[in-house]
Amino acid sequence: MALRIGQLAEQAQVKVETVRFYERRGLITEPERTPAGYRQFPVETVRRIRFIKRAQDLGFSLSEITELLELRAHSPRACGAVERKARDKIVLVETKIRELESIKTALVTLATDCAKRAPSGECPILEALETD
Amino acid sequence: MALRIGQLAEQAQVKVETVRFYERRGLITEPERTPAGYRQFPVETVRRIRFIKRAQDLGFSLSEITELLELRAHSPRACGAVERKARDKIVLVETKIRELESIKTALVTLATDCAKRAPSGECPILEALETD
DNA sequence: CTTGACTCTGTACTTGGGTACAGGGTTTAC
DNA sequence: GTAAACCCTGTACCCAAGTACAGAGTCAAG
Repeated sequence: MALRIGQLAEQAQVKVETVRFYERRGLITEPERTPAGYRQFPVETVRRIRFIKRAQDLGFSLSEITELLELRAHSPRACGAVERKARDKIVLVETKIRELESIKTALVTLATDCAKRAPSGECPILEALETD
Repeated sequence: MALRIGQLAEQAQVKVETVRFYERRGLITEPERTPAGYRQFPVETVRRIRFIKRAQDLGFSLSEITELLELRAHSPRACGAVERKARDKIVLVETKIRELESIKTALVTLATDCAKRAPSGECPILEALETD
């Protein structure tokens, strides 16, 4: 039933070093050891690492994921707090999207001006970056 | 006419350490020195640092900015190459925006489910993160 | 009984863009 | 003439999320 670190890593789709790193960071609890010192992970750890990876894909940092895991540990009905964290994250994501949209607009303007230039002219991108 | 590092930093709106950092990175050329070893920057350096800062705001990394500056140094008509870099960057920005949009959709779904839950139920966000 | 695959600890390195000292020297204003 | 404010170099540190490596021990197959 118990998994060695290599088996866990394979099943959870991460590297062995990542598992040890997560253990150091406290994201997974310290496992039992064999007499020789080999880690013996319970199978649930696979789910826990998958949880971490999915939360990362949603833009949560490892510190935020630690909080999420603690919420779950302290109460199975911590839903309100979790929802609040999700909504906070939505606001951040929206802000980031807006910033990127305006970056994109600026880049498109510059590239378009550039394409329209007189064949012998100066580069409007470099000029645009140089002036206020 | 020449500026000391503190004056340059003030006019370019960066910190003194940042100027020295840019010099180490080769983003600005090494300035003359006074007999005592103080840097004497030509006034154009203010424009150069502003260029760097604006390009950063547009999402270019310092290595990319180095390339842009080199293009300008090698030819005042490097416009085609610059436009190509800008268009590459647009593609990257668009990809990032799409990724964030799908993250946002996932988060909104989770938070909405959470708000709709039965008062005594489990947290759908945590459940969703735990299952495939 | 040895070879190869696995595991252990501990430490250092990576990338990016700086920031923060420590321990000096210089210049300027009063 | 002295104190504040500036400048110098060199080094180390910060964040995040790992990755890499050295040098050692363990385990299973043939």
